[in-house]
Amino acid sequence: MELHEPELREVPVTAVLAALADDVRLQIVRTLAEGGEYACGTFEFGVSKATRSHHLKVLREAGLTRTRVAGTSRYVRLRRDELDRLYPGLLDAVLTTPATAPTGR
Amino acid sequence: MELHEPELREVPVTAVLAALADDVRLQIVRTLAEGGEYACGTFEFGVSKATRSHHLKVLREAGLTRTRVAGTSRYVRLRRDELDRLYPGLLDAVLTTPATAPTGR
DNA sequence: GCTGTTGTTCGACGTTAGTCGAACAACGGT
DNA sequence: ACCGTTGTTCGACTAACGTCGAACAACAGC
Repeated sequence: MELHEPELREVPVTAVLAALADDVRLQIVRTLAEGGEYACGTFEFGVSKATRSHHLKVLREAGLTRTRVAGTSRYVRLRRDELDRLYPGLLDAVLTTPATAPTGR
Repeated sequence: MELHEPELREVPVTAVLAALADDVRLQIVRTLAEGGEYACGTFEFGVSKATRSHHLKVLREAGLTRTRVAGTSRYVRLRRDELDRLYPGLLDAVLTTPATAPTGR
């Protein structure tokens, strides 16, 4: 099974931004930003596993994450270094923001 | 006519990112980033004026722009200082990227 | 070989977003 | 007063997105 993981510079900025412009995905990214690898099942943000799988796919195809297959599990990690190199400040800017949307919206 | 211009910190990050995650709006922001004010009509990016008006509204309501009414015209400018203060590196990261999407997509 | 676990894929559904033309509103000139 | 200019608003349409349950695939353990 070929994990489709594009080069970050091949991905349109708008796709990167769109990938980050979702609450569930942002929570995933926040978790990943703590460092290390996480199995997909780790992310329990009140969505079904189908939805979770979908979001992880969006992140992966936007060049934000790297996935390692091991047995029946898949371990995901943030491509932080590449991200910081190509878009310095982007991740930090997004991550240093209140976890929940400021206004309840 | 009340221009609805929210405080930047009242706007969810996801809304800011979503506002930037569109080609037309990104082109507008790129233009605005050159500094100064621009009348709405300045932005000719191959969309109708209805669509242009829509995009400017999205940018304004995401807290990205400030609009000054003068006669029949409206002058738009980037809220760069506030943006840089709340999301340091965000704008730079987004703007220092090739104008057109890397892959033709 | 079953069975359970872990994820992905496949419709399907409702919602939102981008787009347009047409109608409207506000202002400036003459 | 009448135009023309400049923008906004109003449906309407289509495409894309987030969501889910159900079916499927791959592996691990017994």
